[in-house]
Amino acid sequence: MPSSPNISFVLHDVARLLRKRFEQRSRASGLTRAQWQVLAYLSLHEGIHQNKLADLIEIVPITLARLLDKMEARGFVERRPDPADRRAWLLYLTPQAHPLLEIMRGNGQKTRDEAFAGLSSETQQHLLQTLSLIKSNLLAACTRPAVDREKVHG
Amino acid sequence: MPSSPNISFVLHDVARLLRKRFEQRSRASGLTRAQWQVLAYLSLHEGIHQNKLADLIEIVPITLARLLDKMEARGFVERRPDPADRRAWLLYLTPQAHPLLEIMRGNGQKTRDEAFAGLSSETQQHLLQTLSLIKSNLLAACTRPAVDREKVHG
DNA sequence: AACTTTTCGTGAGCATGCTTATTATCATCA
DNA sequence: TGATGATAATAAGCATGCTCACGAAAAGTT
Repeated sequence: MPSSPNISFVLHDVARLLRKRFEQRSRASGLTRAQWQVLAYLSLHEGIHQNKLADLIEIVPITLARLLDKMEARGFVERRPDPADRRAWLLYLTPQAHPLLEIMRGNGQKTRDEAFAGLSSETQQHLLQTLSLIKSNLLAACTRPAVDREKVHG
Repeated sequence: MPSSPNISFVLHDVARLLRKRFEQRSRASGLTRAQWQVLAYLSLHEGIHQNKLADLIEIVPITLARLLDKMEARGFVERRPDPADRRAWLLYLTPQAHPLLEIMRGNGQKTRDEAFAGLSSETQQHLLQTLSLIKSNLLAACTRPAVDREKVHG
């Protein structure tokens, strides 16, 4: 399996390298990739609840809660009590976060430019379509039980 | 950035979902994805040093060392002293590991079948080529310094 | 109104990746 | 041979993902 150039393996490699390159660029600004991601989504949904934001980012709420702890301590986000629900917080960016967003978008663009150099726009379009189809295949698959019983028993 | 169907984001999603589906299948057998990966690579390179195996898997040696600790404790791999180098170990699978390899290969195949359902073999070929090109772009990029100074200062 | 169920946020603890530092050993070279 | 530098494995500690569990509050039901 590792010997043949398996699509799944190359896919993982590409995802990992994209992350790595993005982190190389972002290190100078002192935020991690996960924290950037929170800022990016939050900038589009200020006033959101933690659970909803976690859903958008597709991480579990506790993971987001701990990211927010750090980012709040560093003054990039703000948790305000929800007047309509005493269990919940409303999330906002602080003013200090905005310049970082610009830097982040630039880093993302530069990373993509490097990654997709030499690919025609048709190829990029086709890639996006193919990946989207695979994603929906997998989303459907993940809701089905993973029955391995035939294999395990014999 | 998160709002538009950005190729990078979809790519991450697909990689994550492939992992997730594979882990759903593998849970029954009690090994994690990372441990499966070690078994798979090791099965092709028995007698290898830890550093070399870590290179193949593309993880840092300490990460592999801790995976091996667990797998050795569970009786799936064996560390034998290298007679030629008292610092090093030679890694071997135990007999109990072999049936797991078969199950793992089956799980991988089933996961890929689900993921790539509805894709023609030309499309799959094309996808593999495109991803390989992106990977080599990124490998090259990662060796270059990530100069963000223009952006940061101006 | 009282009971049950659901939801929001979080604590505890594990897995796996990383960086940095340490120890033991090997390899090289003067 | 003896000093110096490289290399194998590991330790310590952080980041980020997860599951499971729990308390507080809201929402739904009877």
